[in-house]
Amino acid sequence: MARRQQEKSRQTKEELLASAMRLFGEKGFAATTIAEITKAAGYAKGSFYSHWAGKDDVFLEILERKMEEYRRERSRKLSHASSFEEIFNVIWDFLESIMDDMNWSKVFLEFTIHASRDPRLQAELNRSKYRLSNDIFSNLMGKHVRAEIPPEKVGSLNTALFEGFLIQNVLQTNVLNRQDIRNAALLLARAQCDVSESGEPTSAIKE
Amino acid sequence: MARRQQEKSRQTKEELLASAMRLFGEKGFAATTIAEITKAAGYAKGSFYSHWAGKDDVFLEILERKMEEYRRERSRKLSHASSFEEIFNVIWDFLESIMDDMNWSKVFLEFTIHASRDPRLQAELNRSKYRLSNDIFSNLMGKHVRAEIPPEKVGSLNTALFEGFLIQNVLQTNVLNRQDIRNAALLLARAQCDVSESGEPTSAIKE
DNA sequence: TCACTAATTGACCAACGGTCACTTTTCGAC
DNA sequence: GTCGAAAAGTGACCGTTGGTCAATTAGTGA
Repeated sequence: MARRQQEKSRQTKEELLASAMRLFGEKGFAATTIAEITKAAGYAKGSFYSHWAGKDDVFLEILERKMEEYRRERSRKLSHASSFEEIFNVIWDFLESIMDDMNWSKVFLEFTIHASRDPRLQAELNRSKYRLSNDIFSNLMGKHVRAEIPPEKVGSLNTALFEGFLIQNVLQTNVLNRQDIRNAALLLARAQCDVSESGEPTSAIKE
Repeated sequence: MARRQQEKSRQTKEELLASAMRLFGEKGFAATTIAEITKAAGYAKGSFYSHWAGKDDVFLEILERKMEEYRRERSRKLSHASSFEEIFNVIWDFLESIMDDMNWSKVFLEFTIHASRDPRLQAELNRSKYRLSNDIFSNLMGKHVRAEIPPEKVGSLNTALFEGFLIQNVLQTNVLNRQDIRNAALLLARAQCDVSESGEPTSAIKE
């Protein structure tokens, strides 16, 4: 049975994926051509299409992997957090680690907008795993959220603040810094959660 | 003196601009081709380039006009506002009118991301007029903002929240609604301004 | 009328995403 | 080893894009 053949195919796919990941990060999604991806990996253009239907699909696969990687990292840190403040800080440490990946946060935004004209991509982005902080807020902070507020709203508000800040980063506005945005997020989260301003340990938060 | 000729040229430019504006709104920036723009206006492709250097430039001109139009509308409403709550509400009524222009808020985001790879466009967007709520917050709400906080930060935070919400709108997430985002913005603005929670008339705000 | 200038045209170019008939490599049966 | 089938890999080719530019048309002032 054609074991070696499958293995070779998998290997090729990995090489193309690595090449695509590097180029997307360096030049962005639109500016990276398929011919570049295959050439950099040492293959012909046609090879690409035996693994993916187009640029969109290879990007979705890369996205999946990146998110998986991010999530793993986040879970590791979250295992030691339980109080409102601890959880909040882990989440924002995590969001800041995404910001550190400056090139990629740019590419994520680029693809998000690109996807907005295509229902398939839109659904893929929404369902799939991109919008990370939504679910995490619901799951982990649900117990803290005030009864009359749907927990997913807390997460979405957080995401909005985060992505709005990403846009300003991308445009190099340089008015807000990370602490500003984190303070704002904390303020909003507190307003939506049952946490006394001084009742719980707030030492981890610098204001 | 070649009056009629200049007039004709201006007319052509207007027609192309109108055509471009319509098509950008309908299909987005990337999906609209220059040939389409000129054909819809009844000209040949080459005509386009005697008025603009490329797609980016016609878009910048359209942006300028749209912003001017938005600003005029806003100024009209602002002339009757003075208190913290009134100003805040006028600003967010205005931001919501931008949201209503659903197609265009999509296109604005698209171009913003597109510009992020091009220093010239980036500078144009930042300096020019896109980021409207920044300056308006500084100018109009400056007197309310607490002394230790740079006024432009209040505006930037507002913009971040607004654009983050735009992204969720564009992706049709449907978790947050306008009231949610407005409440959040109000909460943040209050925290950064010298307004007593109940000292000033707050009747205009529904919470 | 006529020379001059400005407005307008569309064939042309390189580069793109995507297709597909073709060649090369791998494989199991003999 | 041999060989035919199947899989992996190739690159010329297609339609379309943004952008160029020599050629054409129309408006102008004397």
